[in-house]
Amino acid sequence: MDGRVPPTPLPPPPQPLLALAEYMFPCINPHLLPSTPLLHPPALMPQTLDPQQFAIDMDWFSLLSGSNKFADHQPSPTNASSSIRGDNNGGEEAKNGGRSCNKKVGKTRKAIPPRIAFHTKSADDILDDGYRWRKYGQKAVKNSGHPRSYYRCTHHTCTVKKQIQRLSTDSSIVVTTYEGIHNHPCEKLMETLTPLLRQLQLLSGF
DNA sequence: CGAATTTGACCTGCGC
DNA sequence: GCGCAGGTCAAATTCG
Repeated sequence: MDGRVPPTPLPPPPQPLLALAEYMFPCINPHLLPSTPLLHPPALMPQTLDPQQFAIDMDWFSLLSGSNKFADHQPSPTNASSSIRGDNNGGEEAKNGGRSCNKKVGKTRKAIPPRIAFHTKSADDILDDGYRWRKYGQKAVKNSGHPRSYYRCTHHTCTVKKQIQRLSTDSSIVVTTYEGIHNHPCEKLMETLTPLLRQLQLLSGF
Protein backbone atom coordinates (compact mmCIF):
# COMPACT_ATOMS: atom_id res chain seq x y z
CA MET A 1 0.00 0.00 0.00
CA ASP A 2 2.96 2.20 -0.05
CA GLY A 3 1.90 3.99 3.09
CA ARG A 4 -0.88 5.72 1.32
CA VAL A 5 -3.03 7.84 3.54
CA PRO A 6 -6.29 9.45 2.61
CA PRO A 7 -6.12 13.19 2.12
CA THR A 8 -8.31 13.86 5.11
CA PRO A 9 -8.92 11.54 8.01
CA LEU A 10 -12.40 10.16 7.79
CA PRO A 11 -14.58 9.37 10.74
CA PRO A 12 -15.85 5.97 9.70
CA PRO A 13 -17.61 3.45 11.89
CA PRO A 14 -14.71 1.84 13.70
CA GLN A 15 -16.03 -1.66 14.11
CA PRO A 16 -16.60 -2.41 10.45
CA LEU A 17 -13.23 -0.99 9.59
CA LEU A 18 -11.49 -3.07 12.16
CA ALA A 19 -13.34 -6.06 10.86
CA LEU A 20 -12.33 -5.15 7.38
CA ALA A 21 -8.72 -4.83 8.37
CA GLU A 22 -8.95 -8.15 10.12
CA TYR A 23 -10.48 -9.70 7.09
CA MET A 24 -8.02 -8.40 4.61
CA PHE A 25 -4.93 -8.69 6.73
CA PRO A 26 -5.34 -11.61 9.08
CA CYS A 27 -1.63 -11.55 9.75
CA ILE A 28 -2.11 -8.62 12.07
CA ASN A 29 -4.51 -7.93 14.86
CA PRO A 30 -5.98 -4.50 14.34
CA HIS A 31 -7.36 -4.45 17.85
CA LEU A 32 -3.82 -4.21 19.11
CA LEU A 33 -2.93 -1.34 16.88
CA PRO A 34 -3.56 2.33 17.50
CA SER A 35 -6.65 3.64 15.79
CA THR A 36 -4.86 5.70 13.22
CA PRO A 37 -5.79 6.06 9.58
CA LEU A 38 -3.26 3.35 8.91
CA LEU A 39 -5.87 0.68 8.69
CA HIS A 40 -8.46 2.81 7.09
CA PRO A 41 -9.43 1.15 3.84
CA PRO A 42 -8.66 4.12 1.62
CA ALA A 43 -5.10 3.89 2.83
CA LEU A 44 -4.99 0.56 1.11
CA MET A 45 -6.25 1.91 -2.12
CA PRO A 46 -4.60 3.66 -5.01
CA GLN A 47 -4.03 7.33 -4.71
CA THR A 48 -6.58 7.92 -7.40
CA LEU A 49 -9.22 6.83 -4.96
CA ASP A 50 -11.67 9.46 -3.98
CA PRO A 51 -12.47 8.74 -0.34
CA GLN A 52 -15.88 10.28 -0.82
CA GLN A 53 -16.61 7.53 -3.27
CA PHE A 54 -15.31 4.74 -1.15
CA ALA A 55 -17.82 2.20 -0.04
CA ILE A 56 -17.89 -1.32 1.22
CA ASP A 57 -20.58 -3.84 0.50
CA MET A 58 -20.51 -6.71 2.82
CA ASP A 59 -22.48 -8.83 5.14
CA TRP A 60 -21.72 -6.79 8.22
CA PHE A 61 -24.05 -8.78 10.37
CA SER A 62 -22.33 -12.05 9.77
CA LEU A 63 -18.99 -10.34 9.86
CA LEU A 64 -19.52 -8.74 13.21
CA SER A 65 -21.76 -11.26 14.85
CA GLY A 66 -20.49 -13.99 17.06
CA SER A 67 -21.07 -16.60 14.41
CA ASN A 68 -18.56 -14.80 12.36
CA LYS A 69 -18.24 -16.66 9.13
CA PHE A 70 -14.89 -15.06 8.57
CA ALA A 71 -13.52 -16.26 11.83
CA ASP A 72 -14.77 -19.71 11.12
CA HIS A 73 -13.45 -19.73 7.65
CA GLN A 74 -10.12 -21.31 7.10
CA PRO A 75 -9.18 -21.50 3.47
CA SER A 76 -8.86 -25.07 2.50
CA PRO A 77 -9.20 -27.08 -0.63
CA THR A 78 -12.64 -28.04 0.58
CA ASN A 79 -14.43 -24.87 1.50
CA ALA A 80 -12.44 -22.73 -0.81
CA SER A 81 -13.92 -24.60 -3.65
CA SER A 82 -17.32 -23.18 -3.06
CA SER A 83 -18.38 -20.63 -5.54
CA ILE A 84 -19.80 -17.21 -5.77
CA ARG A 85 -22.78 -16.64 -7.90
CA GLY A 86 -24.26 -13.28 -8.28
CA ASP A 87 -24.96 -12.14 -4.78
CA ASN A 88 -25.36 -14.48 -1.91
CA ASN A 89 -28.03 -16.46 -3.58
CA GLY A 90 -26.51 -19.70 -2.59
CA GLY A 91 -24.45 -20.15 -5.65
CA GLU A 92 -23.32 -23.65 -5.95
CA GLU A 93 -20.15 -24.94 -7.21
CA ALA A 94 -19.60 -23.85 -10.70
CA LYS A 95 -16.16 -24.80 -9.69
CA ASN A 96 -14.62 -27.74 -11.13
CA GLY A 97 -15.91 -25.55 -13.73
CA GLY A 98 -14.08 -26.75 -16.28
CA ARG A 99 -12.86 -30.04 -17.14
CA SER A 100 -12.29 -31.44 -13.78
CA CYS A 101 -13.97 -34.74 -13.22
CA ASN A 102 -14.89 -33.97 -9.63
CA LYS A 103 -18.54 -34.75 -9.79
CA LYS A 104 -20.49 -33.50 -6.87
CA VAL A 105 -21.07 -36.12 -4.27
CA GLY A 106 -24.13 -34.78 -2.57
CA LYS A 107 -26.87 -32.29 -3.00
CA THR A 108 -26.04 -30.35 0.12
CA ARG A 109 -25.22 -26.77 -0.53
CA LYS A 110 -21.74 -25.74 0.28
CA ALA A 111 -21.20 -23.00 2.79
CA ILE A 112 -21.06 -19.60 1.23
CA PRO A 113 -17.51 -18.40 1.54
CA PRO A 114 -16.83 -15.10 3.25
CA ARG A 115 -16.91 -12.30 0.77
CA ILE A 116 -16.35 -8.61 0.87
CA ALA A 117 -16.80 -6.13 -1.91
CA PHE A 118 -15.24 -2.70 -2.31
CA HIS A 119 -16.59 0.07 -4.44
CA THR A 120 -13.71 2.30 -5.38
CA LYS A 121 -13.51 5.18 -7.74
CA SER A 122 -10.35 4.48 -9.61
CA ALA A 123 -8.91 4.59 -13.07
CA ASP A 124 -7.04 1.40 -12.30
CA ASP A 125 -8.93 -1.85 -12.33
CA ILE A 126 -6.48 -3.56 -10.07
CA LEU A 127 -6.24 -2.12 -6.60
CA ASP A 128 -2.95 -2.58 -4.88
CA ASP A 129 -3.96 -4.36 -1.69
CA GLY A 130 -0.50 -5.63 -0.96
CA TYR A 131 -1.07 -9.16 -2.10
CA ARG A 132 -0.01 -10.70 -5.37
CA TRP A 133 -2.70 -11.97 -7.69
CA ARG A 134 -2.78 -14.06 -10.80
CA LYS A 135 -5.56 -13.65 -13.28
CA TYR A 136 -7.22 -16.90 -14.22
CA GLY A 137 -10.24 -15.80 -16.13
CA GLN A 138 -12.32 -13.05 -17.55
CA LYS A 139 -15.98 -13.12 -18.39
CA ALA A 140 -18.45 -10.82 -19.98
CA VAL A 141 -21.26 -10.27 -17.53
CA LYS A 142 -24.82 -9.85 -18.59
CA ASN A 143 -26.28 -6.36 -18.35
CA SER A 144 -22.83 -4.92 -17.94
CA GLY A 145 -20.64 -3.44 -20.58
CA HIS A 146 -17.58 -4.35 -18.61
CA PRO A 147 -16.08 -7.80 -18.25
CA ARG A 148 -15.48 -9.39 -14.87
CA SER A 149 -11.96 -10.50 -14.13
CA TYR A 150 -11.09 -13.39 -11.84
CA TYR A 151 -7.92 -13.45 -9.78
CA ARG A 152 -6.33 -15.90 -7.38
CA CYS A 153 -3.75 -15.14 -4.72
CA THR A 154 -0.41 -16.37 -6.00
CA HIS A 155 0.74 -17.58 -2.60
CA HIS A 156 1.03 -21.34 -2.90
CA THR A 157 -0.93 -22.13 0.24
CA CYS A 158 -3.52 -19.41 -0.19
CA THR A 159 -6.83 -19.99 -1.95
CA VAL A 160 -8.21 -16.47 -1.74
CA LYS A 161 -9.85 -15.19 -4.88
CA LYS A 162 -11.10 -11.87 -6.01
CA GLN A 163 -13.28 -10.58 -8.78
CA ILE A 164 -12.93 -7.20 -10.37
CA GLN A 165 -15.60 -5.49 -12.35
CA ARG A 166 -16.59 -1.97 -13.22
CA LEU A 167 -20.06 -0.74 -12.51
CA SER A 168 -22.20 -0.68 -15.58
CA THR A 169 -23.87 2.48 -14.36
CA ASP A 170 -20.63 4.26 -13.55
CA SER A 171 -17.57 2.93 -15.26
CA SER A 172 -15.33 5.03 -13.04
CA ILE A 173 -16.19 2.79 -10.11
CA VAL A 174 -14.46 -0.52 -9.68
CA VAL A 175 -16.09 -3.26 -7.65
CA THR A 176 -13.55 -5.61 -6.11
CA THR A 177 -14.94 -8.70 -4.43
CA TYR A 178 -12.71 -10.78 -2.19
CA GLU A 179 -13.50 -14.38 -1.35
CA GLY A 180 -11.71 -16.19 1.42
CA ILE A 181 -9.07 -15.21 3.93
CA HIS A 182 -5.37 -15.00 3.33
CA ASN A 183 -3.45 -17.50 5.41
CA HIS A 184 -0.14 -15.73 5.00
CA PRO A 185 1.26 -12.31 5.77
CA CYS A 186 0.77 -9.43 3.43
CA GLU A 187 4.27 -8.58 2.36
CA LYS A 188 3.66 -4.99 1.45
CA LEU A 189 1.63 -4.26 4.52
CA MET A 190 4.24 -5.77 6.78
CA GLU A 191 6.91 -3.78 5.01
CA THR A 192 5.02 -0.64 5.84
CA LEU A 193 3.95 -1.58 9.31
CA THR A 194 7.14 -3.12 10.61
CA PRO A 195 9.04 0.14 11.16
CA LEU A 196 5.97 1.75 12.65
CA LEU A 197 5.36 -1.12 15.01
CA ARG A 198 9.01 -1.08 15.96
CA GLN A 199 8.76 2.57 16.85
CA LEU A 200 5.63 1.95 18.84
CA GLN A 201 7.37 -0.79 20.75
CA LEU A 202 10.28 1.49 21.49
CA LEU A 203 8.01 4.28 22.60
CA SER A 204 5.99 1.98 24.80
CA GLY A 205 9.13 0.63 26.42
CA PHE A 206 9.21 -2.87 24.93
C1' DC B 1 12.78 -19.11 -20.75
C1' DG B 2 9.75 -18.92 -16.98
C1' DA B 3 5.88 -16.38 -15.32
C1' DA B 4 1.76 -14.03 -16.17
C1' DT B 5 -2.14 -13.04 -19.07
C1' DT B 6 -5.55 -13.97 -22.60
C1' DT B 7 -9.28 -16.41 -24.31
C1' DG B 8 -12.25 -20.03 -25.94
C1' DA B 9 -14.10 -24.28 -24.25
C1' DC B 10 -16.26 -26.65 -20.80
C1' DC B 11 -18.93 -27.57 -16.54
C1' DT B 12 -22.58 -26.62 -13.24
C1' DG B 13 -26.68 -24.57 -11.26
C1' DC B 14 -30.86 -22.22 -11.97
C1' DG B 15 -35.09 -20.75 -14.14
C1' DC B 16 -38.56 -21.69 -17.32
C1' DG C 1 -35.08 -31.08 -20.71
C1' DC C 2 -33.14 -26.94 -22.48
C1' DG C 3 -30.95 -22.62 -22.58
C1' DC C 4 -28.59 -19.12 -20.11
C1' DA C 5 -25.24 -17.19 -17.09
C1' DG C 6 -21.43 -17.55 -14.10
C1' DG C 7 -17.08 -19.67 -12.85
C1' DT C 8 -12.94 -22.32 -14.00
C1' DC C 9 -9.56 -24.72 -16.80
C1' DA C 10 -5.80 -24.90 -19.76
C1' DA C 11 -3.56 -24.11 -24.24
C1' DA C 12 -1.79 -20.31 -26.59
C1' DT C 13 0.20 -16.01 -26.38
C1' DT C 14 2.63 -12.18 -24.39
C1' DC C 15 5.84 -10.13 -21.35
C1' DG C 16 9.97 -9.24 -18.53
